Amino acid sequence: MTESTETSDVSQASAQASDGAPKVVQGLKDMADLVSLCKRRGFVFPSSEVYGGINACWDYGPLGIELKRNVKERWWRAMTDREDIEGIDAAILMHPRVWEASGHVAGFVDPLVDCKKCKSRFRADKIDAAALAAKKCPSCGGELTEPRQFNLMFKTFMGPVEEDAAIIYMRPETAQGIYVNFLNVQQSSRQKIPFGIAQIGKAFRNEITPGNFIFRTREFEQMEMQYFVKPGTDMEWFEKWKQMRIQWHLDNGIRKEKLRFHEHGPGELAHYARAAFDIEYEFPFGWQELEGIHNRTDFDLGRHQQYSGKKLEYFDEEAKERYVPYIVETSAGCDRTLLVALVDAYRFDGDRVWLALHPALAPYKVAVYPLMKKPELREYSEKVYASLKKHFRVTTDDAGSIGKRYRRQDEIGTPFGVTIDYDTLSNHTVTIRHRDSMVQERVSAESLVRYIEEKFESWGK
RNA sequence: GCGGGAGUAGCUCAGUUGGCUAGAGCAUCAGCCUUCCAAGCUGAGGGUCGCGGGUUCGAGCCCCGUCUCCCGCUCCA
Repeated sequence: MTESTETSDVSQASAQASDGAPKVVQGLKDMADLVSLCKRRGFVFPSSEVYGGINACWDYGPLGIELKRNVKERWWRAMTDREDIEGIDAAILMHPRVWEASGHVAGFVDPLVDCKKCKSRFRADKIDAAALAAKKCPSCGGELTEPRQFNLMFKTFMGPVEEDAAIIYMRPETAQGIYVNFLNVQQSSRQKIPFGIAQIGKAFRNEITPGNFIFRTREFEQMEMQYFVKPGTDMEWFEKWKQMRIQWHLDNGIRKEKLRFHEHGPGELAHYARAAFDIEYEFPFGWQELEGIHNRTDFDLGRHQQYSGKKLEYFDEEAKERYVPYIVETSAGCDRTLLVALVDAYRFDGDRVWLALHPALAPYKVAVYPLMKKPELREYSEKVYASLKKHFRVTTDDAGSIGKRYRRQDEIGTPFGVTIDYDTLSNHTVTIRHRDSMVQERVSAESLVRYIEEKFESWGK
């Protein structure tokens, strides 16, 4: 795999702007640029667009779903390739009592009042009763609206009859499906504590303010792993999972300086948590939560014991003791992880737009092109395409100039381009072009698979 | 939900005091050219001007309603 003089000259020339000045590579500044790219290239479309769209609902297109599957696959393997973690896929619809036990029925329904004058909004149960009765705004004295119920859970009906008794909820988090299956999984898989249960699935929340593209939507997908531990070892596991989870995001190729931990202070801690850290990413719209790592103690299993009347204890054979395990939760947003991958990968040098996606996440790993639309080049290109396809997700394109085809693949994050030219026909070598550097190398066609695999293995190192 | 802004081709937009068959660039497709980094040539497809109603001889433009999006609040297990 020698680098030819001709091609390296070309790549160096194109690394400079037309005035000869070196190009400055910028990241994503405005989300609108990413939204536009996603729609144009088929990552994400507005839901029901022919009807004018529906607020904060999005559909994944041909490339988006590949990216999403790659995110999920990577997460799933990181979790379930371990001996101590099992997977499940619980139903979205659960027994209504689950949400009473979890606290969502009480905590997710907030009576809210608005001030008609200063537009402030208050929780009716958090302001002074006399002020509420007099409908006086606590901040400006203006008139308050009637209290309105904001239920953050989606309701629907179980069975054909729409009556109150048939109301059930779409799950607002996937975690409860794991908790109520704790003993089923533990007994059927013969796991011993400590062990975890992993799940990827949809959850639904009637957010008052969704937005920022796919960052906050009412229907979203979570990737959650609940790790069951012996009380007293919980903080130790909490620290371990904190580190493992941030490392996972780094391994996705996310820039280190864009990730940080945010610790929940005493006032921020949810009712169930003893300790909580968020992994945050610096989006163009600020630092925002990407994943939560929580020490949920025995709150959840304790509550399900209480509400169901069933023991949810674990018997430790060695210590001959019985206890309700503590839970260390890692709860990542799948759509958010995908969004971070796109945001973090976005590059613009004043001329060229490309997604510097990690190869494991890129929808296509390689694109194969005949240099021109000549039958003999096409024929060879199809052979290379077919051989690479056995190993990678690969695409091909013969429309337009070669430069234009490189740009198309740059914009969807394809790490490598392989070009078949006339030299290929005589000496069976091809050029392989690197997405991020635009550097080209000449390699033998038969060594391509090995070459690409080696590059992927050493990616980012 | 409140305040502000905006909806014309896939994208970015133009469209005069209401007046010819609603345009441009980019993108897409077909063909040509081209042996390695977009923006070359020829041609094509693509719009009920967000939707509904009204005024008018005539509405992309004026009026009313409605929907959606963006920004800022409120909220966020």
